[in-house]
Amino acid sequence: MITLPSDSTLPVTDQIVQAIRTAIARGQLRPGDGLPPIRRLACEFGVNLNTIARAYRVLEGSGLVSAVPGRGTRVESARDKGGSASQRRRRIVTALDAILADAKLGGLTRREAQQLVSKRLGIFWSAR
Amino acid sequence: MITLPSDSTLPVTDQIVQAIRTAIARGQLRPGDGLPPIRRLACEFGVNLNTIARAYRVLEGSGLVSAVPGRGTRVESARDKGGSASQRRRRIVTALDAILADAKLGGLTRREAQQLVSKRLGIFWSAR
DNA sequence: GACACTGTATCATTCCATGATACAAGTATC
DNA sequence: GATACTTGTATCATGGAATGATACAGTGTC
Repeated sequence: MITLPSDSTLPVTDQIVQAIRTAIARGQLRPGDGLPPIRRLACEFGVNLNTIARAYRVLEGSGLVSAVPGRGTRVESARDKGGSASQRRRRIVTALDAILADAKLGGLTRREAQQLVSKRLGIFWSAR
Repeated sequence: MITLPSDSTLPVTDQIVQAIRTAIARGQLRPGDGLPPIRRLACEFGVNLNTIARAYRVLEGSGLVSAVPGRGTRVESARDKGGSASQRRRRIVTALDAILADAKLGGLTRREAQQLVSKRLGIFWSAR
């Protein structure tokens, strides 16, 4: 269900947050769905349970999931309640520019970049 | 010329690398152009000169710039020589998915996301 | 050669990500 | 309802990475 990019340099906590955010945005995890217990994920990924717990708490801070001891953690919403719209937009633009720079410096043509982007766009805003 | 996103959580070194990569990809810095001396940038950004030096060395590792003591650092190429094409593609897809997830969870519609992306795309692959 | 500029190298320090461990809250089973 | 088991939470320790302080080395100008 949840997998991490094998070669990422990001902190594991952030990778987990990111993976779950992506799954929710894609509709692979929907409101009401339960997330795996922190100990199970910790074992699967070979990290400490705190690392998973922290990731879950970050997600909780955005209002995406809610956790309750004894019951577990489940998806609460598919809307991020953290930060203002303008903050989010700045963040998106900065990150997007970094990617496009990477693509351009890697020799991708405009058409190739466009195709790549619209393919991923279709995955997130598909009809499913 | 070079500015950093004020609210980024990334290590400063990475932010500087990113800012310069973006400037090169956009054509704001072209092969032959000189980069500011590390001490000047360090002062501007309020960080240690080592931080800038490290950023420059990362860029040098990608073949984007070349530094020589006494003379300075200048843009060498607009092609990143680091990593394989497949590695780069995986990296791009992962980062792109993170952004699109962010956008979707933020409530952007497909059309809004498309418009935002094509606007930035135009900046990098414009006619200039 | 003296000086003012450039990047480089080395070591210290600070901070953050992760881990070890104990705690608390809910659920089930008897 | 007592016990055991599951869940998330809190606290402190630790290792490593990011940054800083300082000294060094190469290049140019006079």
